[in-house]
Amino acid sequence: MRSLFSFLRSFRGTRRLRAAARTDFGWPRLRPEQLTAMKALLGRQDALVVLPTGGGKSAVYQVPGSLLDGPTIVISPLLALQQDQIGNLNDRGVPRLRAVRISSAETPKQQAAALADLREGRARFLFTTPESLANPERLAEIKALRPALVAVDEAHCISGWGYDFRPDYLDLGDLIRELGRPPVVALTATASPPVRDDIVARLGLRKPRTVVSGLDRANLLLHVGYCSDENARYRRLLEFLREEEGRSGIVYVPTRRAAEELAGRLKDAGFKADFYHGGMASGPREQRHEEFLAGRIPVMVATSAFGMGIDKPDIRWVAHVALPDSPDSYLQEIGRAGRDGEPARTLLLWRAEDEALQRFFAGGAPDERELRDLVALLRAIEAEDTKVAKRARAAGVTKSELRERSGLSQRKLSQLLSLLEEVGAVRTLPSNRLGTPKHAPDPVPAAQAAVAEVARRQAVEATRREMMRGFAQTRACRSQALLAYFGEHMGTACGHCDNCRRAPVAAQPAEPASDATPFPVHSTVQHGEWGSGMVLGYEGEKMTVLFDEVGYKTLSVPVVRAQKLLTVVR
DNA sequence: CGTCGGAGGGGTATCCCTCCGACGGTGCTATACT
Repeated sequence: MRSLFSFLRSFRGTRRLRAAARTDFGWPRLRPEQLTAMKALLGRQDALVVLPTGGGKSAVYQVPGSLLDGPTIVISPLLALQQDQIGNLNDRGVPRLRAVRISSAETPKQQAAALADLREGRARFLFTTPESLANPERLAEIKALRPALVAVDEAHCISGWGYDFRPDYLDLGDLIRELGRPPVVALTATASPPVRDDIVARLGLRKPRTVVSGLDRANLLLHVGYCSDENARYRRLLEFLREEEGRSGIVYVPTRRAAEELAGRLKDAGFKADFYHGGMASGPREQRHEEFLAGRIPVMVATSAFGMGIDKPDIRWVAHVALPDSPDSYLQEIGRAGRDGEPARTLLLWRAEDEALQRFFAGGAPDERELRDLVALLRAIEAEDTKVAKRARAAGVTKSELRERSGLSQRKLSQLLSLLEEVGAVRTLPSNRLGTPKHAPDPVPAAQAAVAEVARRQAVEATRREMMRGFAQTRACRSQALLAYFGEHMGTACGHCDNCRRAPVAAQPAEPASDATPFPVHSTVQHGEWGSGMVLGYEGEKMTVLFDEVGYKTLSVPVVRAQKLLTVVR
């Protein structure tokens, strides 16, 4: 009876979603993975959605958002990206589905008008940034709208940027809770298992409906070339660009200077090339972006700043002239090619030296004394408060008081506090105040634990770099290697990478013999030194395991077998 | 941690080698000043 009831409800949900997609958005059909996530949201369940760029991610929050009783808050990292998304929604011409924005780009007057439009039903989607939401007054205003859904777009930024670059990303979970905790959907184009775990933990998703699809892109031809020096790398790039002349693509470089220099060299060599990086003024930046979209700059030499929000379906190739920091970044970047489904080529030209720069970007250890002093300062202020006036003010200490008395910058302070919160030395109280939890460690052990936590995270980071190099070095199917990293098992060799093309696909066994795979993919195993981990996949005689504490490891199956290195947990 | 460019020493090559320091990605926001 009960299952019949839930079946009927789900059926009705499906019908409503399909009808809204058709009439309001003009989409004749929804893909199964979109529908699965939408149904969860309509039923007030959280969702984690990993769909490739152009896979209809926005629809996942737009359609349920149009049906729910209250506005949808869309948290998105870049103002330029928001602009496009708002434009897409408003161009549909359905007045009650209008989208508005609150950010530093709006005047106070415009912000007030946006709030009024949402309150009075003239708009239904509110775009904002984590930084904006972190402003307590703004949070209160948005809370008063009684939002029905929160969508976190490009959710991989939480783990990519949160820890050292945009710390407000780390507070999103708390901020959403303060909003009254409506259902939350996190959306991204790529996320490996540790990144997914991070998103779920940081946003505080509750039993999210997880949808992952389409990581293997059959129309992408994957090529990798090792280069012994910079000259060799440049020559091979030229060769590739000559073959692709006239078609649009992106050359990813590791630094701003490299972007400018390489673009100059390519121009001199007769290519219609230009550069793009985060150090440019916003005007020329937008202009370059536009010119690339229009096909007037077919060769864009860019840092990782050129990426999110590039809505161009006919990018025919993507080249890398350095190893990216992780397979996550790599897949994201090559994923921008061939979105129209037509064939596209990717080329990774790498040197062993490339890793050094990524190691540098990964940063060093935090200052243990700074951490210790901050904990001590927080305790001291709390003690003063209780002495002076027992119940005179709200519980907890504000960030601005800590900032003034510690002399730390806002970014640094947020970083350290978030770290201390992770190790249980600090707690966020209502209205963004800070306090000391019961049973909190003393300043010295708290600082030590925080330093250890950073070391652990950096160790995992290091294994991601190793996996990136492993991908570059493998002689087996590249798609299998890449997908194994993302925890996706690919039964047969892809047939669209250089290694598959070199060795006839038929010569490789479709499925490794069972004695070559002693532990099932996705099973949990235990290692004497590295603790527990999950088997991600097999590739020839090697297996990849993601350990909880030490990150990704590649092991030799015969050695594992002979020395009994792993035992099955479940 | 590697690359690059400049400085300085060796030793006398229309310059080579070594050492040293600087540099290196991603973007929001608030606020003062034209």
